[in-house]
Amino acid sequence: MFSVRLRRVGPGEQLLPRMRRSRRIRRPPTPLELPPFSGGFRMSWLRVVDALSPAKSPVGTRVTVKGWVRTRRDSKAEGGLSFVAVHDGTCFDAIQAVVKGDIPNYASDVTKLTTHCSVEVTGVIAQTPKGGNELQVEVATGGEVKVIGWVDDPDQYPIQPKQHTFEYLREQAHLRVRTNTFGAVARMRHCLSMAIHRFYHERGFYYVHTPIITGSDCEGAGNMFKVSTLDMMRPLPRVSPENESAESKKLREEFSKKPNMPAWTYGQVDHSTDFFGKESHLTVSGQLNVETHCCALSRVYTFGPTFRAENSNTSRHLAEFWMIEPEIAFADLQADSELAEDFIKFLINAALTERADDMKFFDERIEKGLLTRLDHVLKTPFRRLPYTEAIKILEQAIAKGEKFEYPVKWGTDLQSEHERYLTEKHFKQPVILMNYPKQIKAFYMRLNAPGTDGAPGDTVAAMDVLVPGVGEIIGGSQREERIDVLDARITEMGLPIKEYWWYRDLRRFGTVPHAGFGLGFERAMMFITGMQNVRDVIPFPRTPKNAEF
RNA sequence: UCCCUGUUAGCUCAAUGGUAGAGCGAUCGGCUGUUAACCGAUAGGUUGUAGGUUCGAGUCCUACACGGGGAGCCA
Repeated sequence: MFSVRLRRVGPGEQLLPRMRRSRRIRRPPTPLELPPFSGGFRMSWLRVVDALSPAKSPVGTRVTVKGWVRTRRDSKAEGGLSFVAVHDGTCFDAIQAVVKGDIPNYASDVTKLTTHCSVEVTGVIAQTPKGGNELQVEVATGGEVKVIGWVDDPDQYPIQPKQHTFEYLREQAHLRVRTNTFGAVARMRHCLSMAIHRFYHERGFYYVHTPIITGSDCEGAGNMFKVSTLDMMRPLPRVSPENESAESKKLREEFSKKPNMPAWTYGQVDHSTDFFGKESHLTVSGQLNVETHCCALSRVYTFGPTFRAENSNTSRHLAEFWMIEPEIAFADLQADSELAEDFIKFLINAALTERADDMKFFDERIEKGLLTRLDHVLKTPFRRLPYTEAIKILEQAIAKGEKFEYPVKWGTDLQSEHERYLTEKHFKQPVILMNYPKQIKAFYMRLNAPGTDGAPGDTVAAMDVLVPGVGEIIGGSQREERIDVLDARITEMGLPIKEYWWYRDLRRFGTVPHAGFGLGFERAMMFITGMQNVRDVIPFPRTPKNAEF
């Protein structure tokens, strides 16, 4: 564990390794294991996660940790001592600092510490008297507790050392990450994000950055947020040519020349004067764009924010959420569903192996039996089921006395209650529903051969992955690669075919069967952590009437 | 957007139309190698906002705002 520091070499300067400054009997462990090409960035103190690791910090090691106070308990024994739990977010646990009363600032500082004061603690790693391998840091003569930042008024600090409701903490979104639950959620978001990139990278997928601003209104998934630099707030003449006076025409033309002024034609904003020269929106999906790269790079994926302007108030919907959209060339729906299943299982495995501490907490405090449930999901193949079969199962359930609010009928979309019945009651495992009636699905989904699954009507190669507790977590399909069939679908659905010129080009020039899906990242978070509300698995949730923070 | 439901101390919740309370947290003190610590005391309130009914409204009525659950839409 010989540690050197490489510096940038100036003119005439020699590159020399510099010895660590500290030469104690027991050398402190390397604070961070740094990869090659590391430069000046180095931290001289230890992360709590390393201080708690017997391998990195054996008993007797002198360490410095920096973090925030979670709790403080005092004792009068041995002439006074305090137990200060210090956490720095690097792992679920805090390390307990046992501070003896003989350090100089004990009475003045240590006994006044309250929740979330920031501190720098230097002491010696020791075993706790009770817990088996549990480590703590003992601060006695020679050790130090330096207060970096006080909590001015502990009574005013919104995060008290007690249970808070998630609803309350949502209003304190800037502070809630300091709690056990939201710290764990934040680490899980990171863990799963990295796992997503690793999963695709290892399988030869290329990461594509699809645009966030889109000029096409043809992505076909819900209401969109408008992007504009025009100042819609100022009063403007709204006229149509028939009744426009010479005076108002002049006024309108003058207005149009001012910066950020919307011009109006026929009572509507003329977007040719807008920043992009046309009406533009925030993306609702990267799929159409990522298909272009799929049809050149074979295996691609996007992972980015997505925006839906639905007035949707449920525990599973956000106006701004993150979505992963892989797209594979030369693939059909079966391959697509296998990718989806592998992907979800990979994420579960990553969570269980990389964040065992946080997952243990979710299992104990958020959803009892979470680990058992996920283990079951890992070990069981997903149930694949044609839509037509699902309808039959639901009809049989009704015949047996199951009560649904909405009727079950081939050709209509399944309601939430139907999906929940299938995945939570009937199969009790993730279910992949495939081959939906074409009239309830998007134009780009591939038309199946007549009579597929014995369906009474036309179906498309679409799939939804349903999981217990969350519902639809993935929506995907094989894409229509036949230009004539695609054109017919676009026309049939009354969509503006001209707008799809570049999408259609993919079918005109060397078309290939291809398929893909979209996984809602926050829904995956809910599924894997057991958190009940999508607003609690994203740092700053954006929902109707709420864009605070 | 629709249906249901809620809004009282810093937080979580009580309070027949008749004097606004508890637990936790905070502060102070006591006890203790503590760890959801424990014991005692103290402070803390224009009952979401605006109207209305009533001798009297936290409580009943209306509107609005915001939160939660469900539905639709979807990931």
